[in-house]
Amino acid sequence: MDTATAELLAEQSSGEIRDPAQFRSINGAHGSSGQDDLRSPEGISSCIVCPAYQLSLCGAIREKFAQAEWLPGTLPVASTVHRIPARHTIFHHKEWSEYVPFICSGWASSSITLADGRRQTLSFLLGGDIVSAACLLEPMSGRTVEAITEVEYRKFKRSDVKAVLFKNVDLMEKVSRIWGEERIHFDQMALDLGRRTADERIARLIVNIADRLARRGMRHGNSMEFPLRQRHIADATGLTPVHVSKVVGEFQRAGLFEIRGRTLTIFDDAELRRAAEWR
Amino acid sequence: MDTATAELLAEQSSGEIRDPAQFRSINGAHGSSGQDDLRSPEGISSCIVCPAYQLSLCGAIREKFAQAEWLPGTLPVASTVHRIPARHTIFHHKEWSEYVPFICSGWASSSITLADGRRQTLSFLLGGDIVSAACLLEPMSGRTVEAITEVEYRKFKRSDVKAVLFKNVDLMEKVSRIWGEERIHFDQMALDLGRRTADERIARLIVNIADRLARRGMRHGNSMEFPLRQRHIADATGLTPVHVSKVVGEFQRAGLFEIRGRTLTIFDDAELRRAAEWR
DNA sequence: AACGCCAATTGATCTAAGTCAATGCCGGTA
DNA sequence: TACCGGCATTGACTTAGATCAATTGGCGTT
Repeated sequence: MDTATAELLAEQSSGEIRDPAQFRSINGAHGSSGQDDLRSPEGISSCIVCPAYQLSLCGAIREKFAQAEWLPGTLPVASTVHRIPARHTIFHHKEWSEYVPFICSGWASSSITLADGRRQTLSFLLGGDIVSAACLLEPMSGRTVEAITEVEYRKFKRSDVKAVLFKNVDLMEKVSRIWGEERIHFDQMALDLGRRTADERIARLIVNIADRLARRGMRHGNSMEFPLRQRHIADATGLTPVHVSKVVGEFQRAGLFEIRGRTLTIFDDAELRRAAEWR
Repeated sequence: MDTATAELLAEQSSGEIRDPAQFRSINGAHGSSGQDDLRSPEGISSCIVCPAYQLSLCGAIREKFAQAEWLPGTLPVASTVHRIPARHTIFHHKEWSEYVPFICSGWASSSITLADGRRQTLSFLLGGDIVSAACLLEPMSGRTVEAITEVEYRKFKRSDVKAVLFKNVDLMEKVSRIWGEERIHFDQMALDLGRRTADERIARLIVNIADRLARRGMRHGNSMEFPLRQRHIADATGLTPVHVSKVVGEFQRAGLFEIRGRTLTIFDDAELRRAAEWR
């Protein structure tokens, strides 16, 4: 075990969560080489696993980086996969102003928090996701991105991303599509938080996640990975953990699904979707 | 009075609100003329009044339309100012897929509604506003834009807007800035709806609107136009009108502000902002 | 195996906001 | 001037969800 990992584990088991200045890279910045490493074993390793490589911008942008004669340094930075342990914060404030993270694998959450601790989670991020289409072009502050499980991510320099997007209309089209979906998602979230009952919100959260996992081929029959603790659900739905517990308990007793350990199994998909739409 | 107006008024007084297929144009589609009418009296008339002409995209895009050799018809469409009476819906579903509205003057709201009538207002639109930066590039459905007061707006063909934006990086930069602000606004809204008390939400709504009006020079000392009925506030804050009434009443009795008719007067700005931040 | 630490569960209250209903108010119309 | 229809106000009561607190359960550590 290398020292950096040891430190992280020590930090983790101490129970205190803070921004780790250290993160460990899978294939560290290997400098120079004008060659893209898309085809090198390390470079592609996690992309093979990345269930969203096709839908994601990540690959497309990296290909453009590779094709064009580009600023030195751009490619190595984009090629490096960073790894951050569960429960740690991804990205410092300073990095946010210059870099954009792309999630490669794992589960993360993006939230904002009030001084008194009230917190609202805005979205859960899975492999292939970006925090927001907006932050590709504009630095976003005041947002916290936390790793729920161990997370792999790349970071791209925003100025380079912008240059690529402005030069490639097709990519920009893709971004606007993502942007539109994001907007729809947010409209729905406002409706959820403002007007839907606790039962609806929770059912909808589960359905949404199940669908996203399905789209990525990460759903195996009725079962799927589900590392969210009840406080994650509470933060996303604007409820308290104890109320989440009560509602989830009822759903489970009604035979809609079961959360056991870190896996979710859906038994009655139709009824769950009905609960998600109404009452 | 022309027949279209008569019809609209009849509809209005009937109390029933539906999409009026008719809208009356200030300077109807005057066809042909390859000349921009930016400087013609009708064309500019409402822009002189438009308090957000500088900040808005509307003028910038119309200038580009005027400069470039463009699709015939683009300019006249963009030059026409449509007028819609209070309480009517702006835009039909079909139009949404092809056109984008730019608000010139008046107050409008953008909302989504559930089949059972639960409704969430996503934003209030003032002169110079667009419904969402996203809908410049992607058609947005499921959204309702309603005129609260009489509203003047232009409509631009989305395909033309996209072409202009993709050709002019500076405009695209402007769009991304608007987009970033929109994102911040939405994050805050989620936090409001998910985690803030009724008092906070209402105080914040008032502060936000006061600030937006101030930025447009539409605030006269402590007083400003405020055409929102309590159900507008309720729909935006996720509350019921009666609870809005109670909270607003308390705020008024506490001497923070007063809503009388269609004007809002702020007496204790500092205290109001304190209420907006906390409790 | 025993311990300790969280996270989840459950039940007993509490409270912010919703619902219902009666009344008052104001602006538009006859 | 009187009437009318929304809208706002106010009070009585209900309820969804929060808060508090005690208990249980799981899991990693010693």
